[in-house]
Amino acid sequence: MATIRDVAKLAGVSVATVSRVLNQNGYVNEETEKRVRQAIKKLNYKPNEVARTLFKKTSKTIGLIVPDISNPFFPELVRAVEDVMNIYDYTVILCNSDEKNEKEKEYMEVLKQKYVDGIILTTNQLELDEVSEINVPVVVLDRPLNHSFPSVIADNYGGARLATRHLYEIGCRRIAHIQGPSHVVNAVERFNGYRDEMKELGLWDERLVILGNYQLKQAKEAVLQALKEYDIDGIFAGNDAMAVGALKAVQQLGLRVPEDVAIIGYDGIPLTEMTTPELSTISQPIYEMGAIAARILVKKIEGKPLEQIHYVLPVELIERQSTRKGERK
Amino acid sequence: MATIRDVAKLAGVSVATVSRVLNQNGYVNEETEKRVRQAIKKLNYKPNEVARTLFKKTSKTIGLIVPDISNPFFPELVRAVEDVMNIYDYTVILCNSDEKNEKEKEYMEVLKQKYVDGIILTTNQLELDEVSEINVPVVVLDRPLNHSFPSVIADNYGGARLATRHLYEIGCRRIAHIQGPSHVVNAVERFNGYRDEMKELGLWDERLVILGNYQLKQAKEAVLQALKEYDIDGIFAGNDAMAVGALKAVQQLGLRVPEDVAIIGYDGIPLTEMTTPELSTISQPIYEMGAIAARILVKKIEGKPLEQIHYVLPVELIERQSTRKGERK
DNA sequence: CTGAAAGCGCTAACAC
DNA sequence: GTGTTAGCGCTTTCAG
Repeated sequence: MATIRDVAKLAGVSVATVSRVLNQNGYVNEETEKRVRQAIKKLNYKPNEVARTLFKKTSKTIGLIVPDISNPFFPELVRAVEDVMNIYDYTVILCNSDEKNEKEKEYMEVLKQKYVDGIILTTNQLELDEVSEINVPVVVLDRPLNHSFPSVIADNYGGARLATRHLYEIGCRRIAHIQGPSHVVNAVERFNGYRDEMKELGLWDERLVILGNYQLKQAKEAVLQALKEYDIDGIFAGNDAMAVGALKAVQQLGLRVPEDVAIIGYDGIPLTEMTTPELSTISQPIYEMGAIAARILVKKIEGKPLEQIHYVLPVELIERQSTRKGERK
Repeated sequence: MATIRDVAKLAGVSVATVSRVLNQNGYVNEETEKRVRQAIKKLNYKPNEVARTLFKKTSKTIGLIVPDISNPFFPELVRAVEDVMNIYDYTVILCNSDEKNEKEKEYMEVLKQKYVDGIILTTNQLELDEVSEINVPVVVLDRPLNHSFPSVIADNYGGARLATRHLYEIGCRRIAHIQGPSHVVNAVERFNGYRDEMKELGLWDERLVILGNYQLKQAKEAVLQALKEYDIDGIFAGNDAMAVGALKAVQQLGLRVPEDVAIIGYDGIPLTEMTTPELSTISQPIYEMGAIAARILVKKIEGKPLEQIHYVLPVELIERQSTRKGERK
């Protein structure tokens, strides 16, 4: 690998001059510049980013901490972040935290030691004492975190009300909710939306709340159980995987979807189009969330002002067969 | 952020000594060491990885280039790589190439400039002239590439024969194949396996080959078309997404799976358990592939010898409802 | 056992 | 316009 000194030598100039043409800063004679460029080309010289980083304290790299990339909600989010960062010549270090505060902390530390320019974080908690130590731009993604950090989330509460209301409107009255893990903030917000809507509709009954832990299998088992114990004609699942679990449970008991039990999921991942019947869902603008978070981070890194700190993106009801009105009795 | 000089000053020793205790290299007085450790703790000193990298030319970072993380085959692979690299204290830069040679090249360049210690690559082609320029350990993953690089792939050819034979054994005789993109090596290998098996069974008919481009929707349309034109009683899809497409097409035409048409996919992604009926598939050991690739890379980085250069992992037939023998007429 | 000094490859004053 | 120099924070000879 050629260094800047090699280039300087070949071009017969000082390294400073080479640096100047490289960074287009300062004046340099046209002729000289030409010679330098030739030397660069001839040696196929590429500046050493590490040396540059050491000096400038900026690495053109960001950290992206997600709970688990193999959870089907995250790949699209990650892809969006990578796409946008790539435009701005940033590279993305991917970290899986498994929702564990400890792993998050460790990664944050490692990322800081690598001089990352910023971090995009999908987390539920961030202990306050740590926060103060963070001197790297941070953007919080997907999870509402009441901090001063910029954040990009979708309207979980509103989406949940929308889903619940939709089931009501197609005629459901005994509407169950499969709730995600209570330590995940947006699972709680979705529950809150469901509860408030149900109360407003005068349908609230806490026995209709089922725990599914965001997992297909757990949701399936829980729904199997619940269907035997209670009369249920609609299910709002806290995420799409659990909606599939519900679908399987309902079908296993020989009931029809949506005729006997209507089902709606949450997230809008591609999976919902692959089931039979296809699942209605509350679709989050996943790609957009990631893209906006990335753009905000770039602005923060570049020290530009943000027009907005907290983004709450709207969600959208996607009606598919699992809640098709005409198909209900 | 404290530097090593701060620590040295506080402990009343030279930076060399601090470096020695940090890297446990060279001898240092027990007392002195204690003082140094105290100073480190007091200042909460963490060595600057960038400076270290500049000197040692090793960054404890690797690059992972995949076609597209939002393709459901890759998240698990990526997760496996990250998990293993994390054990060895490496960090992973994720790159999406969209199967484009140009993007791959660019990323390789950027990664090298960042002094990554190695690269894991999922690609079909690698032009020879580039290869020679690469002076970073590389491991090729998921795609057979006839190069000297170590590689980890699954037995695509064998898996395809297995799938085809399975359909035959449950009674199918007009077995169609939905083929993936012809520029993706393992799609071609799967086709080859299908063709050879069909020929051996004396069932080969090139009109039974359908193009699906690895996409659900394209596969669905193509199957819809094919089912109208030809007599087909079994479908072997080149990946799971296309199997779902086939399933949808068959169901849309009012045919039953597996009674009228049996379907088997390829890959074994979680999705296959979510459809109704659940899809049979050839399951690849995805996580293991990623994990092995990562371990190999670490060995190469550490300069240790590899017991094996080219890994071809076995695949497994997963029989589910979509090819359930008892359910066929 | 420990310190001084050089240098990884680059950039940014500061002179000329 | 261009070169000289110091230094980013660390590690490693080389002396002592």
